[in-house]
Amino acid sequence: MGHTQPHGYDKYAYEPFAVTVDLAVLTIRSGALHVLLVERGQDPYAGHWALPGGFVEPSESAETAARRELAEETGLADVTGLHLEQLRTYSEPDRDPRMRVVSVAFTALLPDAPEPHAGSDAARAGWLAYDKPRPLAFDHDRILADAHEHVGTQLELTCLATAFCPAEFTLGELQHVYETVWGTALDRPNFRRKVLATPGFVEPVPGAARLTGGRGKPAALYRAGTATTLQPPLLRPNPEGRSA
Amino acid sequence: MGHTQPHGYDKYAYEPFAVTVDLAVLTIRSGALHVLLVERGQDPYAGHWALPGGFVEPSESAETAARRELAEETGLADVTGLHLEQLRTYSEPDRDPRMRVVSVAFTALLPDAPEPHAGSDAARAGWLAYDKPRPLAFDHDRILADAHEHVGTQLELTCLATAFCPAEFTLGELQHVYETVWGTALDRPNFRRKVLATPGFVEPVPGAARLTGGRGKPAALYRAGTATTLQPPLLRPNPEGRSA
DNA sequence: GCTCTTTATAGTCGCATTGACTATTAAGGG
DNA sequence: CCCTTAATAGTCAATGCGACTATAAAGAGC
Repeated sequence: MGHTQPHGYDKYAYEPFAVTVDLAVLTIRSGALHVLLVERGQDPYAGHWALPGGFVEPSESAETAARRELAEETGLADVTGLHLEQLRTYSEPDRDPRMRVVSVAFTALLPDAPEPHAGSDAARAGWLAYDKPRPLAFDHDRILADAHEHVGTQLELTCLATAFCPAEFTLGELQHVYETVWGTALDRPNFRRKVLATPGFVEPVPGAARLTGGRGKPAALYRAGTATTLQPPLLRPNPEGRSA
Repeated sequence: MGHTQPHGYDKYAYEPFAVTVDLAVLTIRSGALHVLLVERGQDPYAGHWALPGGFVEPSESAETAARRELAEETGLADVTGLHLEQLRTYSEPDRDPRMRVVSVAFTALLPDAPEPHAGSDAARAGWLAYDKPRPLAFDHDRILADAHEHVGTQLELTCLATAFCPAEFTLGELQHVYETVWGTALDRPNFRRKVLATPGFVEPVPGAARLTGGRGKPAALYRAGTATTLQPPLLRPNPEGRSA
């Protein structure tokens, strides 16, 4: 990898780029937002935490590559309820010191958090608390911040919150998703009212109730409904800087 | 990593891609939504209309390339009030029959519509009514539809509508932006009330009024304010399929 | 047993937003 | 001088939602 000039490769009249995917995989563990990170085994940024990701292969779309990389690099294959969504593309010329890399970033939400095992390029892989592990390699701090903001906005507008929950969940657990991602407390009766008043957001599991860890009145169980958008939206209480 | 690459180009351990930008440039002309299109001069899709765009150069980010291509290919350089925003990236392996091309798509909104003049690759360039010119080349029909939906959603959530308007505009013109993009009629007094009740959306131009083409009571003029988000949002009356 | 704590669930009250209206004002056209 | 057209002002009821209070059902501790 010494030279910087292409030689004998004039099939294309354009400059070739490396195209990669980066994944901001979020979940809620022990009541806090966690992100899936891998420890880089080689330079640059050896020893730093980074978002999982890798090169897109010739026959793949970026979406396909994202699923493959997630499986390869962390062993999270065929996770039920994985919600994968394109975030945006990062293409600043100097974002990778080695070469020109354009990266398509994705957000992924997981209901539960099986412990990942490090794959090919990664020294380690694991769930880290969202606030902890900075700075990340490359521009991954920014990507992760963008992903967090995007998920926060999506919670306002869509039924995405169920993607953080297992197949059956209580309304308290659903509320905890909002509180964890937004970092604010919500009024429980009002949250209930809003969720139940939105057709297709959740549907009750007949006759089922769960003891929520022990204490307190057992909560009714719900499943994710068929609706995808929240109309009207469920706006977060603190209306400051949101996406454009 | 797969190595199907031809002749002596092993500088990279990955497959090189062409990276392009595609622009969905929208404006309102004669009261209807128009899109900036170029007629392709060469195969594939010679003679078809396509979104303007082109290859990202080695020293550019996709955003920079988008602005350059817009200027080069259509002569729309330094347009005042151009709002450029990344939409998403299209990376299906077969989206360009010639080769592997990953394209970062942008939406751009223009207040007025200077007539473009065709540039390098384009046989012609011009504003075409949004509904008319299908099918477009490549997967540009889908990109354009995604852009339209995205702009519609942004109108609900942000102050983006002013990007379609000249520096000074009437509330009737602003309302027309919403009606044109959404394809629905809005109640005029209610629209006024909502816009004026949102701090920073518009600010009045003191003592100015415009005869709106002649007939009717002269309308007060407004300028775009400093706010970027609409809180609470301005939801479109027909709540069906929206973005995820 | 009993109370205390915890959590879920039910319901109330008032304000703010919004949809559907009606009314008035100010221009141009015949 | 009345028409039409468009902007602006205002009314009224339904709904949504924030801030509450109240009740129900579980375990913990004694």
